[in-house]
Amino acid sequence: MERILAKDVKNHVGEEIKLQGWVFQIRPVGKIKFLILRDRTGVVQTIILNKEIDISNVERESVVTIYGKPKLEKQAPGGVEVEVLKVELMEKAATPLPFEVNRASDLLNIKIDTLLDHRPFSLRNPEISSIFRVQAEIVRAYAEFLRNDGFLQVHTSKIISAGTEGGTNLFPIQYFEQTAYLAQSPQFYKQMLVGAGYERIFEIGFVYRAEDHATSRHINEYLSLDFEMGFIESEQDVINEEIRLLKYVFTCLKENCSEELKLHGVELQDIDTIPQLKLGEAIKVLKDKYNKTMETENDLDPEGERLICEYSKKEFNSDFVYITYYPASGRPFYTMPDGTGLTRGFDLLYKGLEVTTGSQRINNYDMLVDNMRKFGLKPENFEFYLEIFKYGMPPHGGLAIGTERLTQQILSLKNVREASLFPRDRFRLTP
RNA sequence: GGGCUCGUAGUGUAGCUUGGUUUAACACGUCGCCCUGUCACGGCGAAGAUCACCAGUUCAAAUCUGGCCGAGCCCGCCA
Repeated sequence: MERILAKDVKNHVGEEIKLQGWVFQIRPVGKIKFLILRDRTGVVQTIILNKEIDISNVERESVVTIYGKPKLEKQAPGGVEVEVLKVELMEKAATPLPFEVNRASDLLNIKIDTLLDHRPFSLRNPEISSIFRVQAEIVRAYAEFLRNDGFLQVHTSKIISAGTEGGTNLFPIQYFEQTAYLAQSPQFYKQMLVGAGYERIFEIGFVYRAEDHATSRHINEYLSLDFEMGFIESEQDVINEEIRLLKYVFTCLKENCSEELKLHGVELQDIDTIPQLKLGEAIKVLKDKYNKTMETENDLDPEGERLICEYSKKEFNSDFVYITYYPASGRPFYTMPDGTGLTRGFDLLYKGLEVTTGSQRINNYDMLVDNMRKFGLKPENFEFYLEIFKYGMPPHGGLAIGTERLTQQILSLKNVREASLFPRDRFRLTP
């Protein structure tokens, strides 16, 4: 007998069907019992009227097969329920459960650490599992948009000989007789592949940051959405590409994840255009409007980012805001200078958090080598990267989006680790 | 690397300031009984905690002190 999924039960009213899944909830009411069954498509209410049917050995979260007849019933959630004919216990769940996984999150009331300690179990909670359905859709839409726009998807090595931004923040690994490092970014490879002639490439891959911090917005391994494009006029081409990309991602989310967004109480704002502020302007806004003085002219601090987003929301009705024209001293060596000490680098802030960094890159070999030296790097260590620049590198630029951060901000999650299936943070290596 | 905070039944919290009527309380969950329309079901009852760990102060420590382990958040830095 073919298995019917929870979401399809309504199409089988009057038939005898087989359901399989986990017992989400059992509610005995006198002589009858309601058993809520969950499978990958959602939950369905079943009702046990026949008192011959014994489910006393069935625990919540046990795996069961239920034979029954769907019927229309206006008192049932969704207007349909399944009258149970037979229950087969396939695998019994131990008791007590680690926590009450069937609650809505405001009632679940659980610390992030407990949730992560029992990660596969916690994912049985519909609200928690929906985070990763949303994330999957973000990544899918990202790839689809770029593919349709002439970008080639590539996969580059995460084992590298040297960092893109100097030696700090890298995890060393033993690679036979050499020391290698986990890649903190696919930056060099992206650029090399633009120069290789693909012109437009994107990559979806984990990157690694050995940063010794413990905050709600940092993890040490995150999924980076990178793209790089050749033959641009300026960083504005990269920004425009991202705006169109984000519009597409949001459209897809609304179309394909409406249930998931509703579960999180999220109403996605339509993206029209995204305002831009030069870093200098942003710092001035902080001073004039919020009486906040930045200690450095290089970047905004987290409070500054939150305030600028507040400002952007008030002034431009946008959850997003680009910060542009960062000083060269605060950006990586490959960032294109604008000739006045500033660069063609930018960040994208979303609801108070940095989710993207990008720039136009330096495409002239001599300029790049020169800049490398200025940053205290030895060009001879980067021959593998620099070679293609000798043989004709077009003007190009690109960016990287932090997938977990974007997911976190879209769903207004408190901690970025909620948006990672198996997060690696300062202390956590398991599960 | 710097700073702040927290470890109490399976889960989430109260109690700690001012040590002693606390037999460590409450909610959810678990177990038992009752209930034919629940949907955070309801009612009655029960079990479940060497108060993270180690040492000290004291007649007496969940409570005070020191150490140790673990965790959360903020800053620097970053997506």
